[in-house]
Amino acid sequence: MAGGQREPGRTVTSKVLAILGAFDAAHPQLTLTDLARRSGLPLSTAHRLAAELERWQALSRAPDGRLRVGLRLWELGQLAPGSLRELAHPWLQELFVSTGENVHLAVRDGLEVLYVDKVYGRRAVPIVSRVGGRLPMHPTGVGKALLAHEEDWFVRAYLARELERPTPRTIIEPGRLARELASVRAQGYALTCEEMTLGSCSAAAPILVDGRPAAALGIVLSSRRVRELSRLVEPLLAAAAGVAAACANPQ
Amino acid sequence: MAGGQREPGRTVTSKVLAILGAFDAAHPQLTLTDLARRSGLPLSTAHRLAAELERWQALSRAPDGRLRVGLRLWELGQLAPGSLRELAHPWLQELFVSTGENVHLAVRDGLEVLYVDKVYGRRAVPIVSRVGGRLPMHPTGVGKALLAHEEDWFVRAYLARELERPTPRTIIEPGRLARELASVRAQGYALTCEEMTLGSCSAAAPILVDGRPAAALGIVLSSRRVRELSRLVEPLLAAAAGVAAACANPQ
DNA sequence: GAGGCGGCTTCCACTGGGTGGAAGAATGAC
DNA sequence: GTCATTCTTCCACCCAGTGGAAGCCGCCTC
Repeated sequence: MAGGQREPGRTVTSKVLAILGAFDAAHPQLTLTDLARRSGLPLSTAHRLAAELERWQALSRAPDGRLRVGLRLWELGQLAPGSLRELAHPWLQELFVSTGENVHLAVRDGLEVLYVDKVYGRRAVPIVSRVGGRLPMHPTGVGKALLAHEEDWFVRAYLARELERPTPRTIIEPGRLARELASVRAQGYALTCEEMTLGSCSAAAPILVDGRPAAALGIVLSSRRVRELSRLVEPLLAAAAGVAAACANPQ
Repeated sequence: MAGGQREPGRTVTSKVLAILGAFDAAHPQLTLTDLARRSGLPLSTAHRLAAELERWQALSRAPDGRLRVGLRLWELGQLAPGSLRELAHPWLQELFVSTGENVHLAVRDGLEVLYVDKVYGRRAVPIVSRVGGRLPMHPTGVGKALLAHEEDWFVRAYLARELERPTPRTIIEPGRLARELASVRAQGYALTCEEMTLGSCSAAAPILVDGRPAAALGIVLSSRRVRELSRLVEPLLAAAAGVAAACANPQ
């Protein structure tokens, strides 16, 4: 009656991970049926595994009964390597206080930037990044700051692909982008204007530890205020240097 | 040769979760042997499962080869219900800017407070809380603010247990603690002085949504500066009210 | 209120992924 | 060199996992 039609070669662990992987920024909560479809598991299997995950609070239920990531996983996530974030936070804070603008910290992961911290005030601003979110490198300030200090082979590999173009102002021509990166490296910071989102522009500086780009610090504002960007470069560079120094010294 | 001595009645999922659960604030990185011992699994089983988790980046390796929670789990954790944190963050920010002190946000989970956000500057201060960390309720400002607005049966149950006493100044006598909670409820905020950590004192206000304590906002300073606490109560209450209003309005 | 529909829960006989002791490899301390 | 500790690999047995099917529940439509 049952059990015969199993998919061979698939571990239970991979199914558990498929369930967890079904959640992402665009799908933070799912019905059981969606969860089964997105994870590629039969409904009854998804049901059984999700129930056990829910019992452990790895998953929890939204008020409407849909499943979402549970508090326990959030807690666990806080144990992930975060020393950079902790060291950098006071500097983000200081930069925010002295400029009043949105400030964020990102690292490279694969071919994308991953935002690891963000400081923002009540002055509402269009959201361009989300802590835990990912964006491609070439249209973002932090991405360009990081890419400009990566090794040649990496940059070549990055440029060799077809690049996304989220707005008409995104630079995707390999030659032009390479020249842009050269100037970012020369001047020590990157500027963008509506390359990721229409309506916002940014400045970003890499945090270099032993010559390697460990992270990047970025500041974002409405593109109506582009002219103010240049005024923000100096405090931005100072904060980036502060974080770099904090990283170099163990204490 | 093998396989016969399995422990029956234990699911694979429970073993995967036991591996994840082996990590906590006191043990953020573990050798494989430690991991096996803490999760109660045979070494070879821990090895096999940990390897699969590592492949998915649910776990990663510290430079010294020990295992720790991976970036992917951190990312997942960011998808956990966090609207409260996001709504509240600008207010934490504002409170930090106007006072320059350490500010944090906590919710109740079970019989403990769970710290969900924290804003701090460069002025180094003794760490009393950690985002993702837990502390008992009765010795902390945020804990008392939350407990004071819980229902009677809950408070009675809380007080009925033997209470931890992290410092000699911690209040653990049920009668005295109950009176303390009554006054916290009456005045709308809680104060502590060296009840959790010698050397620090705090003020905290509950964030009441529909009369239920949804979270608490706390501010911590060195106990040499206790006298300044009273000056901070007003901005603290204003920020708490701001968060409460933001929670009440969907937008 | 009958009928249909979509999503959730339970059931159960078959079977291959999980198992863990043991042996072997790698590393480090003395 | 020896000894101790930790990590990795191996493999034959067998039970936890499996998933199709049937049943259930709430909701909408006619």
